[in-house]
Parts: sequence; C-alpha cells; structure tokens
Amino acid sequence: MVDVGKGPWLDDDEQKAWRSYLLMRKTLETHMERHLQREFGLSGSDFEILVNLSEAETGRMRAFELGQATQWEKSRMSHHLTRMEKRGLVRRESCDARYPEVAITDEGRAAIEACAPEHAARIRKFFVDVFGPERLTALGEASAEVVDTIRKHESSDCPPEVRGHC
Amino acid sequence: MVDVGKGPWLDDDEQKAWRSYLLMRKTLETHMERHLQREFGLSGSDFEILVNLSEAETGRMRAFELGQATQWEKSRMSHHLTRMEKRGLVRRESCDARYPEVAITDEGRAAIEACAPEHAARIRKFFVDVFGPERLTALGEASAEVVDTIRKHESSDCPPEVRGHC
DNA sequence: AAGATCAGGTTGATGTGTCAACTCCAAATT
DNA sequence: AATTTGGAGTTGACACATCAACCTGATCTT
Repeated sequence: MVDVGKGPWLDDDEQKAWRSYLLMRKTLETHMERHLQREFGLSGSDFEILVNLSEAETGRMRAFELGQATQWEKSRMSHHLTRMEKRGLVRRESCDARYPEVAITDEGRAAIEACAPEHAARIRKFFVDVFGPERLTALGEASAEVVDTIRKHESSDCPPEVRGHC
Repeated sequence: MVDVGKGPWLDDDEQKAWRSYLLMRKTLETHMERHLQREFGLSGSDFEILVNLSEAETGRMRAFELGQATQWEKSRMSHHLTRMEKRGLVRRESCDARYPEVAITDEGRAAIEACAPEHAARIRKFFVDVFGPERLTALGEASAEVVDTIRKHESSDCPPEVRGHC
C-alpha cells in the first residue's frame, strides 16, 4: 500500500492491537451512552457533570474545577451547563459575581442516583470483569503512563503563545 | 457518597483503573486529533474514511462497507461523505444507481499519504512504546473480548424491532 | 492612580453527529 | 402482474462541540 521502511510504521501485531483498542473504544462508548440515553434520558456528558457535582461534599463546584475534572474546553462547559440548567439538572449561583458556582439540583441528584447503579453494573460486566484483575491493573497503570507522556510532550514543545489551549 | 452494598459498585482499585482508562481515552484522542487537524487539516473522521479507502485495492468501496469498517451510523456516513466530497477528498460514483460507490480522489490520496507517517509515529510514541509488547498484546486481546461480550449481549437481548440500529 | 495584562466565563458562528422520516429499487408475496 | 416488504442511502431538524471574539474584574506595571 504505502512503502514500509524501517520508519515509524507499526508492524502487524502492533496494528492489530491498536485497531482492536480503537474498536473497543467505540463499541464500549456507544453501548454505555446508548444505555444512559435510552433508559434515563442522560447523555454521557450530562452524566460526567452530575457525577462530579454529586461527589463534591457541598454539591457545588466552580466551572473551572469541573473543567479540570472533565478536561473539557471552557466553552463546551459553558454551553453544556446552559443546556443542563434549562433542563433543571443544575443551577448557576452567582454568589461571587464573575466566578459563578454550579450546583446540582434535587432533580439532578435524583437523576444520577437513579442511573448510577445500572451504569456501574455495566462497567463491571463489560469491562472490569472481562479484563480481570491483572489486566485491569496493567491497563490502569499503562493509561496513566500514556497520559503522563502526552502531558510532558505538550508542556515541553508547545509554543507559549498557544499554551492557553492546553 | 452513595451507599455501597455488595451490589454492582466498583471497589476503589476498579474505579481507579476505569477512570484512568477514561482519562487516557480522552487525552490520547484529543492529542491525535489536534495534531491531524493542525498539521494536515484533517479530522479524525476524515482520516478514518481515507485510511479505509486507501487500503482497498481499487480505491473504492460502497458506503455500506465503510459503515462496517468504521461502525458509523449510515446517516453520519452520508453527511460526512457529502462534506468530504465538497472538499475534493472523495467522489461518489453511481455506476449502480442506488448503491453508489465512494472513491478516493488523487487529492484524498495525497492527503493521507502526507499525514500517515507522522500519525503512525505518534501512535508508536504515545501508545505502543508506552505500553510495551506484553501489555499491548494483553490489551489487544482484552479489547476483542470486550467487543465480543457487548455484541453477544446486544444481539441476544435487543428486541427484534429495534435491531435495525445495531 | 491610569493603563496593560491576564484568567475565568460567555456568546455566536460554524462544523459535526443523531434521530426519524423519507426515497429508491430489488426480491418476495399474493 | 400488482403489492408488499426490506435494506441501502439521503435529507432535515435538532443537539452538541469547537473556535475565535469578546466581557469582566483582579493583579501587575510604570
């Protein structure tokens, strides 16, 4: 197809593992999101926000903290919070003028408590149990290493004026 | 936070591994897509289509085959092909009336050949090399098992009239 | 103290994904 | 032969994500 030198190319086993990973990625995400959506009317994004808020002792966080937790762009956060607010899952409270806090509503808490058990059960059934303890631990460690490697790379060679994005 | 019986809940190590995986998922995807977009003006979706077409000996496939390969919904496929066609990366050819084939254009081939080496190098650097051979193999196998498990589940308990989506 | 800088947040335009409704033609029914 | 059924593909409306521009108030300059 394309000429394969000793260059950057992946060999067959590596390709196979990578593509297998990509397929799992998509299959698992699609499955989990479809379930949340169909059974509980929540998108994966909704769920992510609600999990974070419900785990905060006060039930409230600054948008910025939510951004750190989810790794979303700030504009995505703002837009999504607006939509969730419209649906009554969340409430913006401007106790401090320009850095409003986001609070989970009763309705939001009800929604996440309703879906959390089934969601966890699915993670267990289709992911945790299939991997088994050893492979799961290995994956967790390797994942953290991948994240570290990418972060190191981005903070070192990303020109300062572009850094705002990262 | 929420009461933890012996139920479906994940224990701390399992949670940690799952969240670590989720973070890698997002970090890696964001990194790879940003690179493709900034350096070559291609989205991850564009890339996926072009890879598949360029690997077909004839450089052409039916939309349906592309759908199998990418696991996209048919409407997403149609919309995306329209956009790519507008940009000259791809061409619809209706040799058979109602099942048009999709062909990669010279421009499309040039685009993917330009970015493929760097893309592969990134996969190697941030994923393959970080995992190392053993963990990579284990991940590939486990991924396939996860996909099998989900497919088995969906084909068995999905009521026939809804099956169209799957 | 007046102005520059900066970070958190919002907004609007645009690109992308999803769902449901529709078209089209072939093969199966009758 | 006329009708139905069914799968591949398209379309339009809507939800969501991204990007760049902007607003706002605090802190740094001088």
